[in-house]
Amino acid sequence: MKTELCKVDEALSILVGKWKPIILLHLFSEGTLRFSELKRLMPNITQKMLTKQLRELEEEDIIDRVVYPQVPPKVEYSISEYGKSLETVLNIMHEWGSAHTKHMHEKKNKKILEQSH
Amino acid sequence: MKTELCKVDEALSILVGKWKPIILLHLFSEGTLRFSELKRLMPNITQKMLTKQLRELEEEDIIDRVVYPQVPPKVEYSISEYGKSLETVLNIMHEWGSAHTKHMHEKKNKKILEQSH
DNA sequence: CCGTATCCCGTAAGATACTG
DNA sequence: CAGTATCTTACGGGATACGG
Repeated sequence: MKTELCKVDEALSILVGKWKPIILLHLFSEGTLRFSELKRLMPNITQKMLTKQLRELEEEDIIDRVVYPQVPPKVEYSISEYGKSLETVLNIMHEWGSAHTKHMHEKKNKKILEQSH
Repeated sequence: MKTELCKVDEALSILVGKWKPIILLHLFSEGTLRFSELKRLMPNITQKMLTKQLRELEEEDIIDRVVYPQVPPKVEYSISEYGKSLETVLNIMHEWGSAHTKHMHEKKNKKILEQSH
């Protein structure tokens, strides 16, 4: 990995966005979900944001979007074949994130312990 | 990886910041660098931003900061022992990022080719 | 049901100047 | 040399209302 050609930012740019990791996680675990189902799984997201994040993931070929031409509308989202290559990355990040949470928690406790003397 | 306990965001929060990946990359490849050396390696970063990003990485225990009490001042930065656990994550992200750049590039070419017919 | 269109706000990040 | 301090700008994200 040479500093002149750092592609970490490229991966980051796909993943950043307040709701993207959780959206991907839901799609990885559920397979296929309708817009309304995703919305229900994330009560705090607004329709605008959900639409935006999904469009951006679609733009990067990570997810597939299938529109059923009917009334009322039905739109299904799923991880694309190519998008599945992201699973390893997400897993590694999740594992490191978990370990880091633990690390910082222990550090905090140690500090409190020291102060009690 | 359960959706209720997504820690991907935790890892992301450490890495986001316009200059953090490149700073880490330099420190991983060079070992130890002074503030001014880092600045020289990243001509476009302002002193304020460099300081801020370094402080945030230090706060998360990723890097060590050593101040030599002398005039003129000398401050050295390096990846902490704990911070080395990030290398795997960065490598995976870098590899996926490279592959993704290639993927999107090929997709673009394919599109242009189709339009020429 | 699955979106857009507006308006608004907080914060990341840049420019610039100053200091022990 | 290695930082602060101050001011300004850009943009992600939220609230709300409307539309096919």
